[in-house]
Amino acid sequence: MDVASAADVSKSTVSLVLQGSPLIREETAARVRAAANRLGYVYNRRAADLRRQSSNTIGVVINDLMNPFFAEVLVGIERKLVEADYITLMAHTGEDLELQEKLLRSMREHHAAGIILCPVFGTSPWLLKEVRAWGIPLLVLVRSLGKGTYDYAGSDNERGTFLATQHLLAQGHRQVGFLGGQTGAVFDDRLRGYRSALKKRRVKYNARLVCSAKPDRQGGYQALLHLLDVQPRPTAAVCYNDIVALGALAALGERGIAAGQDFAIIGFDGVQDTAHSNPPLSTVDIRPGALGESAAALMLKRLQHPNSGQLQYLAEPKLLLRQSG
Amino acid sequence: MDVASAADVSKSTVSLVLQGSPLIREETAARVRAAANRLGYVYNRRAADLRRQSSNTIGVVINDLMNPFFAEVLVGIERKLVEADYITLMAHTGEDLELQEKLLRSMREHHAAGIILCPVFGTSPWLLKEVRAWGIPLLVLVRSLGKGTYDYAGSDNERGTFLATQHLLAQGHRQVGFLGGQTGAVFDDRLRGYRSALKKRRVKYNARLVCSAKPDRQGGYQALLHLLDVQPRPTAAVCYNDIVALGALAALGERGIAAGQDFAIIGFDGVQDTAHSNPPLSTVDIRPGALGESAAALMLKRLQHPNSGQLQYLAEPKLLLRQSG
DNA sequence: CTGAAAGCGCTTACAG
DNA sequence: CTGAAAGCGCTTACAG
Repeated sequence: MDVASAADVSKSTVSLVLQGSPLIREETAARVRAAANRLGYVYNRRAADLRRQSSNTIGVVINDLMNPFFAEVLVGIERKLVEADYITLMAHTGEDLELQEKLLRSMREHHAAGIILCPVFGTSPWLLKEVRAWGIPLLVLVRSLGKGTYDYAGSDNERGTFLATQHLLAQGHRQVGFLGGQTGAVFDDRLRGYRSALKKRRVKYNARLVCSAKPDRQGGYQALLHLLDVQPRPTAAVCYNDIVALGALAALGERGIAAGQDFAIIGFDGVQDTAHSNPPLSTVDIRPGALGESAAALMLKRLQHPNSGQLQYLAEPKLLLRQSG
Repeated sequence: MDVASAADVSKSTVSLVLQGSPLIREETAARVRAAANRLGYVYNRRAADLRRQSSNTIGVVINDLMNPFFAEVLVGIERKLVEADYITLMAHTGEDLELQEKLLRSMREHHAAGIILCPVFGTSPWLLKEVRAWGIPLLVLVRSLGKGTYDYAGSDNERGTFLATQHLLAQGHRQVGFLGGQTGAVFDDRLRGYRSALKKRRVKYNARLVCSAKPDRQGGYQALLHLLDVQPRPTAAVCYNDIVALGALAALGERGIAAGQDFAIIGFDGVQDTAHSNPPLSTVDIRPGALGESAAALMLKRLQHPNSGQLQYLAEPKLLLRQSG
């Protein structure tokens, strides 16, 4: 540390000054700070972290950033983390199981203080156990996996689709489809919400009305086309998520069907794009940005209290009605 | 290093084995590896980096992840980086100048080996100089700033809007608007392309036809509404980027104007969303994912050759015609 | 082919 | 109030 000799003190003193310790006389501190500035000293956080066995890096592993929902969640996480003087080690799995493992291991080597993970479809709960065995706090995002007791941030999926379906039913629709998604707890829960709304209104569940598809625009597009072939022809659909709904809107447009008038569509997530789609999309809003911030907040809390019980955030879904339904 | 004693060798030997050095006899190496496995040894990359003064972390600073263009670019960058065994330190500025400075400094403290930056509007070229003075390689993404000689990855903006405008003109449109964007080199270049296509066809440039607005869906929506008030009424518009175009589509829908038939719209970027918008959007495709990968590749190259001349990637724009124009 | 020693840039008891 | 020393987990000359 050149600063030490320049200020004519020991390394220890410099370190103490930089940490703002009150132990050092103000005069000395000032001299040190001046020297540090003059020499363009830059703090080496890695060395410090190594010595004190700490880290202010959080790993965030996302499966699909192409989905604006996750982009908004990520932004929320990152914002909160930066606020707390943490920094984000970000990685994208693209639904690739092997890659996910590699990425997780890499984050470990890099000494992430914690990991926020939205697991790839088909992730073994065993993997989560392993990560925790590493001794690094894990928060599962959105896609809950088995009934582990890990920290979790997501939304009340069943309630969300329940609200959407209920609304459609109240509008008088009787042939209501369910579009997109294919597997995983999120899908199961959202489908369950749909079914329970049906049941409550005593509308019979019809499996042909649920059109499974990849949870993206393309999937939504195709799913809606399928749905249109069902007889009697459905008049509404609730969607697995917003991008599926957006894809469905495209399909309706192509068929010359006016969304909102001739056919009602409701999405799920409350992604910003929905405010200015054609037409503006009704959706179940779970506030993706806030979800991200909450996830980060939970992780921060966990870091503070490594041994407290399971932490959880469940976004309360709100029906956001616009043109499409 | 417990592994050393467990395998009954010195730390040096362990280190060498882990690096796959051929110096160590296979028998010894095997013993060391076995011990490492047994003890669940995990390599401490930070310690290694500290010692050898290296880093395999790249900082990526993005201004607006809400724009799917940047999400796709980021995914491209990250993929390429991971492939090369680097890891991504990601940060989001949200167009906040102060935050951008803080983030950059933070990446420095964390010893990023390089920084890929899409600068906030209004960033002083001086900031870029400073980062380079830090001795950390900088690659500017998309938004070129002044005529510094920094490494750069972006697209040929002027040519892109030229192609789009030319196409619209060839279709017979004479009142062609330019929608969205408000400042910066990207805006200037794209507007210039528009103007030069006009000029080539000897169509008079009309300032009332360029409707500046924030480069997002909302901005596009409003810009199109403005454009519709111009007399004689325009019949087409080229947009600053895809999300502006998507917003414009929403406005057209609201007014009951059929995009592609009654009014032509062309976007810019080639974001995936455009394939399934309502209607599918014609756009100037600059392949965001490939752009991201190229940016990362350039950074990797720079790290290899710190002193080679300026590195640059300029995406070749391709007109991608779909329903909307 | 392997080990002992020094050192990366910090922090933190421990003395004084 | 300040300094000397040890140590975080590695790597890398340097010996042998």
